Amino acid sequence: MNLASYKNLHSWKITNEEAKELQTQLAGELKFTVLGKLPRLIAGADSAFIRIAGEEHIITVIVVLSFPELEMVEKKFLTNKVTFPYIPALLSFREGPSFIKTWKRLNYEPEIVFFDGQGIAHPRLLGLAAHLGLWIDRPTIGVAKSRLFGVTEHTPIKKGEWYPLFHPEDRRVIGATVCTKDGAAPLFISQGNYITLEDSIRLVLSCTNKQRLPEPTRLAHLLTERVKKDKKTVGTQDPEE
DNA sequence: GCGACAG
DNA sequence: ATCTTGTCGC
Ligand SMILES: [Mg+2]
Repeated sequence: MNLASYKNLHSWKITNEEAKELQTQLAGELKFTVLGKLPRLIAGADSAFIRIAGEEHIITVIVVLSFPELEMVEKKFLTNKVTFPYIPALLSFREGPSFIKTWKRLNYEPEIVFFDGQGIAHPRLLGLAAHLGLWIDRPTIGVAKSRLFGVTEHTPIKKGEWYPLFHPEDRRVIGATVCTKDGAAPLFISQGNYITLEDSIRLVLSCTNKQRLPEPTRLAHLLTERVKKDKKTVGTQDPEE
């Protein structure tokens, strides 16, 4: 059984201040390279939270889809104890540990991963997708449902339409607001590691059907809710095929 | 000090 | 993110 590879870059057991310093340091390692060739496998990751015997747990799901068919070829989920609270701009320290544990169990090696959160559209340019992109050492894209950081000057209304998201200080482009469904609230897309913003937007739109969320992230989220539901009713059982 | 604030 | 019935639209 082949397992997905990754780099153990640092400990996750650190203080808020250490986490912030680490983000600034790690952001300098990011590479924004043009995608060589189109991927054959794209993964999507998301997490849900649940209380078990009074303790907060995190359920992480990673789905692997074929591209451009977008058919699910693998799904993996794991439940772990929560080790970090939710603090805006420190999300990767809450969801990162569980993602890596789940990633370790993957049989396929997705060439690109979509995350439910920001890429570099972050105060220190290291959102969830950017941070984990360094760990798994491959292209990652931040697919956020709302804004954390950055300013926009327009709101896209028609599917496929998009506008840049600017850094409030230096005005550099750190992402984009992208309309993935007519009339629906736009998504905030930003590059993670080893990818450009343009390629990120192109891929997200290529993975989007009739719903607002692209399939990788949408399916991961749906599975996350199903695993949680089964966990609460059946106890500790896994969802059926 | 005040408001903003991914999931 | 989570809690949580009904309701509107495709
Ligand atoms: Mg999420």
